[in-house]
Amino acid sequence: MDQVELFKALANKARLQILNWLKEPETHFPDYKASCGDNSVGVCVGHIQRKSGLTQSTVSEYLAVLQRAGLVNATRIGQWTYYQRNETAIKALGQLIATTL
Amino acid sequence: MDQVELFKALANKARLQILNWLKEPETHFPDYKASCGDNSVGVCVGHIQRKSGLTQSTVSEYLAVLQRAGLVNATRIGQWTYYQRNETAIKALGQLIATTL
DNA sequence: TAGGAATATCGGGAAAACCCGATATATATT
DNA sequence: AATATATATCGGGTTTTCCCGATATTCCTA
Repeated sequence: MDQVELFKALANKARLQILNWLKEPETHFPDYKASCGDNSVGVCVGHIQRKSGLTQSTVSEYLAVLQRAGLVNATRIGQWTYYQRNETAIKALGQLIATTL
Repeated sequence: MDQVELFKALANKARLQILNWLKEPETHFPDYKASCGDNSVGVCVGHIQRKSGLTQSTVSEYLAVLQRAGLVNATRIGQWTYYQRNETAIKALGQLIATTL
């Protein structure tokens, strides 16, 4: 993964916010299981969008940015796309910075 | 320190390069002690500028960006400004990412 | 104190990011 | 097949970043 792209993805308030929300979905998205049958696959775009206050297109794009950077994983189920944090990648990034940077 | 500003500072190829060079000055700047009497204060702007191939103004600005983000420390001695990595801040950032992000 | 050398700041054109509304695509329902 | 819903993509105005040349500032030396 390109380091510059990784840092660019993180260099945005809204995207950092989203990443933080996804740490504890049940806390930040009280009804996130409701419309989405399965749990453990993450949070769907609509929930993130409504909480963020940004438009649907913007949130969709931002999630794509985070995914391209490897910071989140996407799972499409039916008409929903669920996003969850890629904890492995995030921890690896912490290591990378503390060592390689 | 603002996280967004921190990541913005890192979201640039040249600045990442400079940070990397400053990890081992004696390796990347063979003659970095020559024109600068004291060692251990870092590398002066001119050396970084010549190695980077960017203009003087650009490198000066980039170093200021890194400094504002807390990633490097600057020391002015005579007509030279020496820059060195802030290892403490960088390690702290690694921790921050692995935990808080 | 005049001139030179190192660095910082200023002004700006070009490129990228931001974030939107409109539209397209994919899936589910009837 | 037609409609509705969730998400993705497109086009674009606005802001920010990139990186430059020109100029200003700081410090040293003759």
